Amino acid sequence: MKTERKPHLIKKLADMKCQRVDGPVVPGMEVATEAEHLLSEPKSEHVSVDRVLCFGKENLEKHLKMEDFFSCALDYSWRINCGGVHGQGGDDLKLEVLDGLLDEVDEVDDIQATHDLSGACEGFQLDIEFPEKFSLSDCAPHEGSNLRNLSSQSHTPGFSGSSSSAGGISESSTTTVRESNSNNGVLEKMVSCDLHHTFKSKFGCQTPVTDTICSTIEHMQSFDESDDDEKPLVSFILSTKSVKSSVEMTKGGGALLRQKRLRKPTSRYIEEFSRNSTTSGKNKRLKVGSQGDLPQVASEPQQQRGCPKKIVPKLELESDCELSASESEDDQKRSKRSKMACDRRKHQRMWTLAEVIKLVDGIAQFGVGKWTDIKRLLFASSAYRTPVDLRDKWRNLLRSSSAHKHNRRELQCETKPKHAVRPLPMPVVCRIHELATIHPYPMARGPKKPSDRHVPSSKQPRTTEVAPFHSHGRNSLRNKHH
DNA sequence: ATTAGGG
DNA sequence: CCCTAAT
Repeated sequence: MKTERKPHLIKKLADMKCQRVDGPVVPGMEVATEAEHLLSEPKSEHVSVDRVLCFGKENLEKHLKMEDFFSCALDYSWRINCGGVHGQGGDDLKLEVLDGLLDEVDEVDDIQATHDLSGACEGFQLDIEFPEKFSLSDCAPHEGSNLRNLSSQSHTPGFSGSSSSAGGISESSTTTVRESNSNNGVLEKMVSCDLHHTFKSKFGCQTPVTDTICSTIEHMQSFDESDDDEKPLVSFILSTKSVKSSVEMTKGGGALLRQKRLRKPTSRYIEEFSRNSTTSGKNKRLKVGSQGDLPQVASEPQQQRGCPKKIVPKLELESDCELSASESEDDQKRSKRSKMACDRRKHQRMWTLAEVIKLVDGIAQFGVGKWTDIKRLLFASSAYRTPVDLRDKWRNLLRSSSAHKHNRRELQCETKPKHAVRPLPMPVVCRIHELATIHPYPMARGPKKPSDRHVPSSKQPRTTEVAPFHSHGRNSLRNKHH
């Protein structure tokens, strides 16, 4: 993997550069000033900024501040794409959240389209000025359910998946970075140029870019697990997205005017969108995949969702998209690419505690087979989470809950240092258990084997609301003999 | 169109 | 999560 990554990057970068060659490269003074400003004053002073800057400093001393700045920006991008350079849970979590948020974009599509990107861009500038207010001013057609559960949903420590996979991912990420580091001579040069140019020509607000991202992430983190409060997040997404779109525009459109660049992206965006929906009208999820286009460079060489690691965030997906985006020159190629790579896999969204609870609630109300109902009533606000997802989640919950019961006292000794795979609060687990016993869930029964010895009376007690009978006799006679 | 089950 | 088979 390592070896593959490097060439990848270089190639991409080279591509980018090529496309950009024709354009005039005018390092404006304003830019320099702003960049300097940013550097000297880590306004958002979030870890991210700090680290990024530090990272750049190490190898860029000999370069101008400008280059520093852009390199940093790139690095930052990488961080986002690669799933975090740092192995700490915090960062991972952050990234996950970011991913999730980006994911959300698809839900906001209409809105965004309606409002036009120009609006979004302005909004994103505003964000910088009033980061604390989310400045929905421009791009928030949503009723203000602003900071609703912000705090009510205590940061869930992360779910079973996140904790265990954190290590793996961070590891690979680190590797990646190190490599890019060694190649800095080349990469940096190109990157600086390209980014520099891109930003320069695209935005009048280069500085804000980084800044925005930082603050955005910051906020995202705060929102973190909030589940149906996607609305407030929208604004950030929009702002971030607008940036991305614009950048991509630069690549593809090339000769577009500066002034209209803010709006033009829309067309391309729409194009992408429509193409997508046409191609995969059936799969709503896919929409996300092709839309999520990050201007940054990615390194992950595709991992396939079947990957053992539980967390296989959209890094890949984004990288794919990015790839296709950079090659936007040949439509053929691109469409093929996007079709091929971008198409499948929906982003992996972490299940929040709230969601789990809701799910359990729903199951309690409607019964175990009624995924669509549950989805409609309890997850209406979340476009992701298809009924199937709900079912899957339930399945997992069952498994984990049974594991809880089983491991409870037995395997405590084997708890490895980072084996905190159990963020599920007791009450929830209990409920799951109840439901599990109440509802006959065929598949879970097999491997679970709690029914072997003593489970005679568990079903009968509360069959009132759970509607134990389904049209499909799947439950009762589930013999798997194809 | 939904659901179950497997990967 | 994604895909396929069965309803």
